[in-house]
Amino acid sequence: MPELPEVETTRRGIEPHLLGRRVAEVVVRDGRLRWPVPDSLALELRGLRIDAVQRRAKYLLLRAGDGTAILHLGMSGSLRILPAEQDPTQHDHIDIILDDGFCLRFRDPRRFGSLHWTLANPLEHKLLRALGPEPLADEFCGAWLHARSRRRRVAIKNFLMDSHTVVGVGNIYASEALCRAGIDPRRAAGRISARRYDELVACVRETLTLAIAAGGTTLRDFKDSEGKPGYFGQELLVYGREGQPCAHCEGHIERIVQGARATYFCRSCQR
DNA sequence: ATGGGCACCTGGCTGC
DNA sequence: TGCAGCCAGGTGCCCA
Repeated sequence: MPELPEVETTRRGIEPHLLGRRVAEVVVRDGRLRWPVPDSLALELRGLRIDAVQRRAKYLLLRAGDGTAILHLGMSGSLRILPAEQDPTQHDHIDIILDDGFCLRFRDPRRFGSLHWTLANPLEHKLLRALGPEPLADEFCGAWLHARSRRRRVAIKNFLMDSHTVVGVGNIYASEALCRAGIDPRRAAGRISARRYDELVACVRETLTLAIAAGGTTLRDFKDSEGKPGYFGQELLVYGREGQPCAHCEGHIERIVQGARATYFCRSCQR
């Protein structure tokens, strides 16, 4: 479910409910996530005031006391703000109960998500320290992509989804950004010009910015923190549109597989 | 270092 | 209606 726009939509949704609140209790019903949730997390978090709700890549960072909870939604995770007494449903694995009677409820059917606690700088955490630039930050630019891609034979779509290259560009938005940029997703990253990388950066930013403004993409079951769907799905140019006519030319959209993931593109206008 | 493939897990949809 | 098979938005890790 969540790519960067969905995670940012979630962050913006939960932030006003969490800032300044104290954690009354943490209930871990099922800590078997991608990595086991440590028993100590509930004890560490209890009583602390939440001072910031930040995002780095697709990780959400809840700053509390001297530490930080590092949360990832995986493929199917979601967060909602609910009255603490509301009965949990299947896959509602963790509640962070606040001092105002509400709770932050983490649901994740596939359990690919994760929750860590650290007292150190979270940006130096093993999971975060090697990540590339944020796609909406200035460090992410054509020159960066061009320099990093020299001699690389990997397909541009896989290069773009590599978190060392840039974070937050997942399977949907990689296809979308390459379509907007008119670049064939199979093209070797090392054989794309600096000028085309400038265009690609603009298209990545445009795609993500529009998706965030629309509240993310709902394909199957994405819901924001209030339980509402995102509306970017209606604006997807190629993703999930196999066989449909291309919006830019007379061609039609194809589905191929790259690195075991579906890629959608138009052969005639992406070169 | 690079690139490719797999695993983790559950649910929804399709087609027989 | 039942069920097998396929697919899914992430990403760390293992292997050649």
